[in-house]
Amino acid sequence: MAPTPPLSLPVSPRHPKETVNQWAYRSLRQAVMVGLIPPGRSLTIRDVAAALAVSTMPVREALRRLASEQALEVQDNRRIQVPQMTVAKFRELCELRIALECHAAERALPYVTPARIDQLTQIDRRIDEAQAAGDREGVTIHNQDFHRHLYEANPHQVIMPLVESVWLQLGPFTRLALSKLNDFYHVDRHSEALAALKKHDLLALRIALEADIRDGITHVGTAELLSAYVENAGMVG
Amino acid sequence: MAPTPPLSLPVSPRHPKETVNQWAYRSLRQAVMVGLIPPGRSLTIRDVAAALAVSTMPVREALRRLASEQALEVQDNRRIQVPQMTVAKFRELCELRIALECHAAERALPYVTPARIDQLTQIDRRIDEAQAAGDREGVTIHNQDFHRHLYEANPHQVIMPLVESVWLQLGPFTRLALSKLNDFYHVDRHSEALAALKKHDLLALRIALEADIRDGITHVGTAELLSAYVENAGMVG
DNA sequence: ACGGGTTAAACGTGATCACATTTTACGGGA
DNA sequence: TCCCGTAAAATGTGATCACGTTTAACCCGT
Repeated sequence: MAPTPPLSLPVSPRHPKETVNQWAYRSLRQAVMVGLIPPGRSLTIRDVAAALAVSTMPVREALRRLASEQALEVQDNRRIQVPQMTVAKFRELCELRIALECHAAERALPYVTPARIDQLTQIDRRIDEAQAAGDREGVTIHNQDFHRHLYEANPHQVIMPLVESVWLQLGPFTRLALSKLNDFYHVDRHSEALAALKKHDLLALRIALEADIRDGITHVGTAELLSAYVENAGMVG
Repeated sequence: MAPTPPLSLPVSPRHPKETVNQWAYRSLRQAVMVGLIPPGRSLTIRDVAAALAVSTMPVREALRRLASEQALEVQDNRRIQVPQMTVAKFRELCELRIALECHAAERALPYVTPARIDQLTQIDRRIDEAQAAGDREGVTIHNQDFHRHLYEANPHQVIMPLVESVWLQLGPFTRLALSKLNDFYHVDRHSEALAALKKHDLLALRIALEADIRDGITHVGTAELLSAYVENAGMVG
């Protein structure tokens, strides 16, 4: 077996006023979210620090934070890796996402203003543009923006951090769903959600959201695709 | 106004094989959970490190982790404190807890065995004993054990970390609910839940759980108690 | 050629130090 | 007496180092 490659991370430019810690966290998070780090690949603090050209300290804090958000997994208190995915776990995460986000939408609905609906419509347009351009990462980002912007209509925000954690756990594997999704015609669930928002129709909103999430995700669980990827990833470590 | 007291933390004994980091995290978490650190009280890394008689490094990692779990709040990138509670936020957390835990129970139900029901019954007995002994902290701990042990029947666990985060955010304020609760006769929702488990009756389980959570929590939200505490705590900082 | 034991490299952890930024305290001017 | 500006103390951040443990490599014996 070939020795593990030296771990190259895409270094996004560091924002001004951003601490090294935040930058390392952001970089690693992004890498995990888009599936750049294969599950089972063991990360060492020193390696990541070298890849980012910083000292070990900010890196280990970033790694630990991601671990506490379930994005990474500390194996036996030694190795750190992206958790392995199983079909059952994937299903659990999918159902959790639906329950959590439907609840978030319900709690946000009373605070949704016409102005926010306009903003959501704009974001939805950006999703379509990215989809048309074949920009999968853009689709993911804008799709998350759409959901986030809906739930954050609620000014007493407590749910989003949990939602983000679930997104992070599903992240490495949703990229697959999107690639599959492009092949099919796919009804625009966001339009349905927007219509429900305009009518303040909670039930219709829940239905649209659940369908949207299932569209983006469940195909993977039912298809042989995930299994293949899971097994493949399992061999990488 | 009196100068802020020098922050004394109850130092639980350090487990063998436990890193300083883990110990600091556990100590701080416990302190937050039982409401020992008043909301608004600003914590400094050096102070906590001094109180625990360790260096600053493990402490800042513990603090950051608690912040990422929403147990603490980094104010303007300088001050760290237990977040202030508002009535609206409290309600959001309560509703979130219900939604999350009912979902967790639903996903766990198919895996609940008679053996586990027995264990749950034993834990429930311990709750009653603590209640009879007036041991509020014991009640809290065993109550959490009960819920955790139910949800963890599901072997593909992804929900508990989120539940723990919500518990942690409610923790500093539930102690009030319990003190109030002792004054009233209070139907044993856990018995109802156990009965529902034995019948594999999902709906009854959800109803019992929701009632249990509301019993333990919502009284605070409706009573003037929380408001009083919130305002009081707001003046502490 | 294969396996086990020894040794060296690698790693996580935690302490200490230096530096930049922020907060606090003090004192002078209106 | 009340601001406000300046200086000193305090704080977070990040780098470096030392130590104990774990992992990996290597060599010798069979």
